[in-house]
Amino acid sequence: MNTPGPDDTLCPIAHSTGLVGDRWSILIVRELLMGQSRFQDLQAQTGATSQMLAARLKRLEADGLVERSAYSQRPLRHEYRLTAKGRHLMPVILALRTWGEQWCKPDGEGPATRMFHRACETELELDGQCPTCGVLVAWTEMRGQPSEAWADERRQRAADFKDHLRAAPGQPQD
Amino acid sequence: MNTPGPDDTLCPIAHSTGLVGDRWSILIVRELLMGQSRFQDLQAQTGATSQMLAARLKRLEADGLVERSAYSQRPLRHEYRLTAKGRHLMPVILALRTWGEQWCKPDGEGPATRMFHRACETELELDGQCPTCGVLVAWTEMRGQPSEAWADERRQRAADFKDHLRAAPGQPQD
DNA sequence: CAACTTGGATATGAAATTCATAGCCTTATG
DNA sequence: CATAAGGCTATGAATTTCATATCCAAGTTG
Repeated sequence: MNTPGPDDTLCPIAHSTGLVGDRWSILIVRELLMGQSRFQDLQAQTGATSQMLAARLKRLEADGLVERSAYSQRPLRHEYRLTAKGRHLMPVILALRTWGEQWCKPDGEGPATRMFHRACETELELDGQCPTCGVLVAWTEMRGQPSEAWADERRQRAADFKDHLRAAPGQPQD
Repeated sequence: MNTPGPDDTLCPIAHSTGLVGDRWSILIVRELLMGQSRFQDLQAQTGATSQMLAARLKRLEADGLVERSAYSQRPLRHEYRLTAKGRHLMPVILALRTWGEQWCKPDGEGPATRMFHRACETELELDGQCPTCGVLVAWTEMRGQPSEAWADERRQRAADFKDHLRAAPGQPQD
């Protein structure tokens, strides 16, 4: 009776949130945009459980945001990549980044990713202004560079996840 | 063990999604940005159940996105408004709008909300470009105008919700 | 002044989602 | 043949969300 639902409405925001209106989907898209493509890497960096990840990837694929392709035929392994539709979520991710940096960080500890204007290689303001050019830069004209600290954190996460895997499957301990 | 969690990370996107990484929060923020402020209006336009709405408003208030104030002392009634922190989610909402319009709409039926450049009153492209000025316009320089169809849909939703209320509380029928 | 309405919620139990943990399958490797 | 890597699926418990009903205080009606 309720739930106007993502489809019975003209509102584009309701449509969008119907597809990516949950924490996991957003984090998965973030990872794919950062260039990760393998199941385990996505799992390690998002912190999703394997079934959450599998379910979300399936839904993202069904919704046309993600494409699955085999990167190895012999043991048949797949990788996940964003489609054009998926890549165009970049502005959403960037907006969440800006807001998170401005309003959710404990103090001024510098952005996790520094963004640069491709045209002049100037580092951009959080809001996308280029101090050199004095314009708001489109996302297609930006280049991102993770800070050392953020890269370290991600490496750490990857390592922890490998350990976590090593601990679980076989025998719990002994 | 898993869940890097919104707080144990430098990633601003994880922080953001920790606060507004769910469908209802986003739709509620959308409504507040559109100027709605009363519980029932929020409920009617988002389609959330009253407890979802109450819970989310409470959380949004605790997180500093929303402020509650009494608009009537006598029967003590409250209204909800975005704080500066909440208002600055506009770019996220606009990005979701753009993406929804470009990738989720059935066909070209015109945007639900038309956006204009305050400076020149030109209608903006979906991506925020101003055809007249040739620049990407910042959200603070925009003005939105709901289409007639979208306004109608919202009026309809409000009316349906009133009916729905009238039907439920007393006796189902007879 | 009893009955009803309005705005803003809370209570309850059922249904759906998510979680932690464990296991499966295929191929390669020792 | 035992083990490992990579990518999932199964299971049952814990948590969240839902639909529906109810509550409460203050006006309004009659």
